[in-house]
Amino acid sequence: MQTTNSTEQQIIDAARKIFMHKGFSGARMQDIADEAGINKAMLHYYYRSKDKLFDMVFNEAVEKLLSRVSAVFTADLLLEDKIQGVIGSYISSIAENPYLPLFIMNEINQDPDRIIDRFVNTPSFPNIQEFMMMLNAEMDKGTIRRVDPVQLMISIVAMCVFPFIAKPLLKAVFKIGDPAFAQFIEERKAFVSSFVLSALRP
Amino acid sequence: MQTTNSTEQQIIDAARKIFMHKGFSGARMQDIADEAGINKAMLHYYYRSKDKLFDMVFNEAVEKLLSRVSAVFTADLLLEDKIQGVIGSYISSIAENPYLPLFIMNEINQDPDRIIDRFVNTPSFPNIQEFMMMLNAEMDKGTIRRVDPVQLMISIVAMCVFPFIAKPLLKAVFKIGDPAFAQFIEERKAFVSSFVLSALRP
DNA sequence: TGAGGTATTAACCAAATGGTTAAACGCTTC
DNA sequence: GAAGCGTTTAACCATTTGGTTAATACCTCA
Repeated sequence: MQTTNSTEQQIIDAARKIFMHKGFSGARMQDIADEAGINKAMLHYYYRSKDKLFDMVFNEAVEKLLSRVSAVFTADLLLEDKIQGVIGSYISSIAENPYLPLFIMNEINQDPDRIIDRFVNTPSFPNIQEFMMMLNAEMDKGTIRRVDPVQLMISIVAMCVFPFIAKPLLKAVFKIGDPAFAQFIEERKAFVSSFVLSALRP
Repeated sequence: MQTTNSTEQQIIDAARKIFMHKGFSGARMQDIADEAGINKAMLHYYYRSKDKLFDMVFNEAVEKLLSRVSAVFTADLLLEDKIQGVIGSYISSIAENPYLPLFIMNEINQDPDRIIDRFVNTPSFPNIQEFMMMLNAEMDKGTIRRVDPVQLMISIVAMCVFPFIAKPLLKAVFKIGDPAFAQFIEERKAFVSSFVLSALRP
């Protein structure tokens, strides 16, 4: 059924946009209806409540974010190439959904317990073990400096994600506009890769 | 007047707590009144509206955050000692106000324009120039590797701040509790310092 | 064509929420 | 002790907001 799918999809798209920008409590059902160009009652016709609609958007977002974090941690090539490639594609993929990280962080903080169940069952849960074992192997071989793998992983994600979370702040502090920021992000791929690899030199 | 000051202060403290945890739209005036242990009408007696009360809390928070970011960027010692000392104290000071960064990021994203005016007039606006010149001087001397100073600064802040923004996520992903997280933060001071300095080796 | 189901809407409702008001309380001062 | 003042409260108000309902438009299929 075309019409049904279309309307359902329009609602999800609108809900994603509004929830991402305003958060759960800041989002109004009327805003979502307007954004989707439909009547407010339709939201309740397809998705029973604001909570249900939010869950739909939120789960999708978590899934997306986790699969991206997974990509960073999953490694089966040479460390150097892997880090380089993975950081680049990670930054690129967030650039396509710049509001995703802040949205997730924020909503998780609102209600930390809600997320935990979700995580255990998520298929794309990051494979941390594999990446840590790879790091340990390289450290044993002496090809990279010995560091705490967890601290390292979090640092990599931090350097990739933070610019998007802090975008308006950074634009103000460094007095740059949107084009310059986009260029900054593009350059950041190479910077983070080389920064991390430099830090790992024995 | 003791009572006045006390009540006023109670309100501010309560408002800070509620706004920080729930954000502007998620916070209820009744919540703040309850937290302060007073009648809701008192909030309007001392501060005219929710917006006014929020501004009070928000400005204070911005001031606090900026002065801390400033501390990172202000440098007048040897680079190595400076970086080490500053990262440590920066992480410590955020640890005392772990909700501050996410709160600021989030509210700025809600209404980016509001912050810009605020920034220009803030006395504790970070002295970026000084730090950048210092970095450039060291690069010219060849004591550190040549990197983009802006990318570097943002990376340092990212590594310090991100763990607090992502705390519930990290706790879930790495399956750690509050004590382990506190230890992680404590260890992070040394890690980030040594990571940055290692990355800057020529 | 029209019966039957689905999609859509306008109007409505109850609860929550920011904000107001008028009365009461308590303290100081004469 | 009561006049005068700032403080505090309970009750109230108007608007917003999530959610419902009953009627209507639309679409398919016999």
